Amino acid sequence: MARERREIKRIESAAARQVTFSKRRRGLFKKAEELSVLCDADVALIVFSSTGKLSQFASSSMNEIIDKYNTHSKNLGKAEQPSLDLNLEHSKYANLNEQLTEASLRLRQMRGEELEGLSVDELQQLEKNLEAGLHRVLQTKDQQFLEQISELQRKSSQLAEENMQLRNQVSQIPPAGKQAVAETENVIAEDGQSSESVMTALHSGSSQDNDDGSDVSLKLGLPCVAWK
Amino acid sequence: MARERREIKRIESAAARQVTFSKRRRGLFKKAEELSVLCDADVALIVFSSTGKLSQFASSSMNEIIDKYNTHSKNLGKAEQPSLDLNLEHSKYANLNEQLTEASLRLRQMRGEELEGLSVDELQQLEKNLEAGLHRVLQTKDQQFLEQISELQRKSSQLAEENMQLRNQVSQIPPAGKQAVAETENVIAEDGQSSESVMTALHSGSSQDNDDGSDVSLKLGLPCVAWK
DNA sequence: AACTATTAATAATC
DNA sequence: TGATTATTAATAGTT
Repeated sequence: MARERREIKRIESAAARQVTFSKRRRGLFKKAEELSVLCDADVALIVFSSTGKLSQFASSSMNEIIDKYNTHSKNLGKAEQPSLDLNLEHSKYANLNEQLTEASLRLRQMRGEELEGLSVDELQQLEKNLEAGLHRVLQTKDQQFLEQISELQRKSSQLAEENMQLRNQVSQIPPAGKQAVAETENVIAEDGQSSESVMTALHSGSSQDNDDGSDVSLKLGLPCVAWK
Repeated sequence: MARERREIKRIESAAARQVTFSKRRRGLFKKAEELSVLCDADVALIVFSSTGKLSQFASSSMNEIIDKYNTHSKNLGKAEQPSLDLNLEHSKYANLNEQLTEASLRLRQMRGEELEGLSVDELQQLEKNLEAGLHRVLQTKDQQFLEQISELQRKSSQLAEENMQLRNQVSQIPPAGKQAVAETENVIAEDGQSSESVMTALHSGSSQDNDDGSDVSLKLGLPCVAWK
């Protein structure tokens, strides 16, 4: 319908494309309207130019036709985009909302809030997550605790051994007179001092531990909240 | 374009109308496709015949184009419900997405991941949150540790006391063989090296520090830094 | 549907 | 863009 036949493929020249677009768009809309009038058809035509500009024609109401189209598509089991899209969007939205609510709750729980409704398993999981996040701090801290305990155990063993030794010595003492017994009682009365000596004994092995160990014990002391 | 020009008005004859509809519809769809191809336009064409039969063409996806149309319509301030709703849904959706992304990132960071981009302040805040969130867990754990330590201390004190008692008994033993004396002196010598501070600290902590406890965990954590 | 005389659309050009 | 025009494409009426 023109000086030359034009191959139906994208027009590379933006200017030529724009010109052709204007002409053909007008013709298309005219044909659309004619069809709707001549044949009593309901026609909707939506055109977006390559620049994004919208042109539209609807023999009745665009929304009405689109609704009708959606209904038709649904009934035919076709992939009706509007309704399907809306459904998808909705489910996505709902899903996102769920995820966000969940994430927010988890964050609050990681901050120690809203732990009431959690099951034991959930609490364990939460603890696990928190522990993973604070892993390095906990490792260091636990290490200190364990070292402290280990040292105390070592000293205890040492004392127990010494004690055993002394006990053997005592058992070898020839039956003593009353004086001896009295002295023994005195010793008991002086318990306060004896405990200090024990302390000293405990320390003997930890002269080096003082640098880091002393702090540890101090720190250890603080948690005593539970002791109440 | 024909033997005669046809006036553009509804064709009364159903048969003639149907024939014209078929011919013109084909032409219209062809033109629509040509426009979309030649001019890189997005075209959607929906036609309902007078008998209610649906024909459609969409250069891309019908739903996509309709969504686009709705969005456009909204932007123009038209009172189209679909597009307005869609836009609102979209912004809500985008907003939700942002929030979820944010929450997810925070959760990952609380698990110790993706900490690279955080500023010092942010890291400190994160640490603070983690510590607060793990407070109860730490308290419980610390409590157990302290109970172990306390028990060990108790036993140590008991052993030390017993030790002192035995030592006193030994000291009252009439001069025995060299072996016995030597062993005793050895024990004493070790005691001298032990430091009192550890024991004292442990002891004071068990009696006075009970009330605090909360700060303990923090203090304990600090020494870790120095170790590295 | 196919044919074809006509009209309508439009590509190239201004 | 709009107008012009040479051509092609669409299609009304007919078969």
